[in-house]
Amino acid sequence: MPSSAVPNTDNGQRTTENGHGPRASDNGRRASGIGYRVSGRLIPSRALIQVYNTLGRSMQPFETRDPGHVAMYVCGPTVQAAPHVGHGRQAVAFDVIRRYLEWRGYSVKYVANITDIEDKIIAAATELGISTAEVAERAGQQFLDAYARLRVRPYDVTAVATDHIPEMIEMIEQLLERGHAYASGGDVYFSVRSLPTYGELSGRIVDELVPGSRLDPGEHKRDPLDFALWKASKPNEPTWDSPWGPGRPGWHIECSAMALKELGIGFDIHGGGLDLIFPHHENEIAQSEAAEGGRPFVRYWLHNGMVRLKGEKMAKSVGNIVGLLDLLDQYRPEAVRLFYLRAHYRQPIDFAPELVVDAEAALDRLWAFRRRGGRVDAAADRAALERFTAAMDDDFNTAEAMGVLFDVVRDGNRHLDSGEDAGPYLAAFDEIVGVLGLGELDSDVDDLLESLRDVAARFGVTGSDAAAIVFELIAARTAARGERDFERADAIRFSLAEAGVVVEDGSGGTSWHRS
RNA sequence: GGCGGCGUGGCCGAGUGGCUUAGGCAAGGGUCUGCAAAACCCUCUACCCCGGUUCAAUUCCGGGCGCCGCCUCCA
Repeated sequence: MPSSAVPNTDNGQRTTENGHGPRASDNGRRASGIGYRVSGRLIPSRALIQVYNTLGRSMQPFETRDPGHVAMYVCGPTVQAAPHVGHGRQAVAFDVIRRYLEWRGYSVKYVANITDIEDKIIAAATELGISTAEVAERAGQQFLDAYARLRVRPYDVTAVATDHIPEMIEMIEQLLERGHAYASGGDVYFSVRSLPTYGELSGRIVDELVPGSRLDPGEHKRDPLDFALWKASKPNEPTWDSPWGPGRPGWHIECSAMALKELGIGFDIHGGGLDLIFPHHENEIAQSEAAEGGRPFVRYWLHNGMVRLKGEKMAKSVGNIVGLLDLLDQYRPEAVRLFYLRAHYRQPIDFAPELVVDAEAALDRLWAFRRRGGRVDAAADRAALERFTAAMDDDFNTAEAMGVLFDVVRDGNRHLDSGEDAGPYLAAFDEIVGVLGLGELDSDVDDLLESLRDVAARFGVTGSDAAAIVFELIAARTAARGERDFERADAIRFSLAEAGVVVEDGSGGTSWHRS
């Protein structure tokens, strides 16, 4: 079987040792672009990645706050219902960006949130007659399962909103102190007009915002443009104590509080869907910069395009949702992933089942080539990697990168047909496919489900299938390592080993394979 | 109304002032094969409309038409 021949291409390799990596230097000066890889070795490079920054609406050279390190935060879902195809696109888009940055030699801290308290969740809980925590738990689990199946690597930090109420309260207090917020009738509001720079990200001009459209009955705003930082709780709603009485946080504050806590002011990348630019991200900037005395919140804002259905944005409110888990049941998850990656992340993509069928055929071509190849220890074809790097350096153009990949496949197949050495092409293939997350896995672990369930129970982790459990356990272990709780981290490692799964840490993150 | 984006061959989808074809799927031809399948190779169909700039525009500029997103919750 191909399993032994195909390396686990999700497996990153060490980069920061042997003089390569972030501290690599060129005549004593730092190579600001870090580097690109040839057969696992990092070749220092001065070339900078170019990214499209929504803030400024232009392509800009990517220079990090801390040399060699990327701090990124991506707006995750509000866990009110099961994920749809659009959620998967976002997760995959930023997963590839993260993988590519690591491949280029950066160390990346990737934080994503789960918002588990919000109006819609409360509404869903009321409707279903269960608690908001149960709604969030149920939906959150579905998101994690779907993402795992899409080969989205576990985040370094999964920030849960309700675990950060004190941080949010503290931030609101800061905003009150600085005169950017006011308490009113048990609510606290952010005063939009107190911040002259408001509107910078979305291109809105305060005086041209349609007033009234942001005013709900029962609110106590001084200005319709203001937005809630804290809402007094109504009967039968979950509440937390605060200096302003029992209540719950507004929608935007959790992202600001958690991003600042985990990454600090002025971090590198903030990602999310295009539809979050206004008001969510605009408000995040306002709150954060106002609380931090005007220091810039984020260096680069990256926004992915929407998934559409018959030309119309897929959204719950439109009622044209295709469930992500259903899709993943019907087609190979890697094909869905390929479907996403065929278009540039900022473009809208239309969803249609035929397109996923297409993607499956394309995936077959990739995997068939790799199976022909067998084990390889050649150096990767340099020209192919340079083309790949150029494509990805251009605002993470996965569509073009995919073109390079298929060219590699054709060249490799030609060599295999004629009996020539295809090693360099196979090696390049492995390299590229590792970044895109499209390699054929060398094993599955479904038969280990029983023992994995035991391990999962021991560490308070859940998951619908074996792969999801492994994903969760590794996420839990990564979290434990982050807290320097190595006893727990090692316990997870040993338990997984007993169950038949070997965990390996690399600079590209943690990977695993069967023992 | 304000802000932003898009319009590429049968379908999906990159890209570019002329140089060598993006790429994938589909289709046609071929190789291989006991047959079939699989796999591989080869080939084919472009740049919404109208002006302008230019030796040369799908690519730049202007106008038009069409489509989409945000301005309220939304990945």
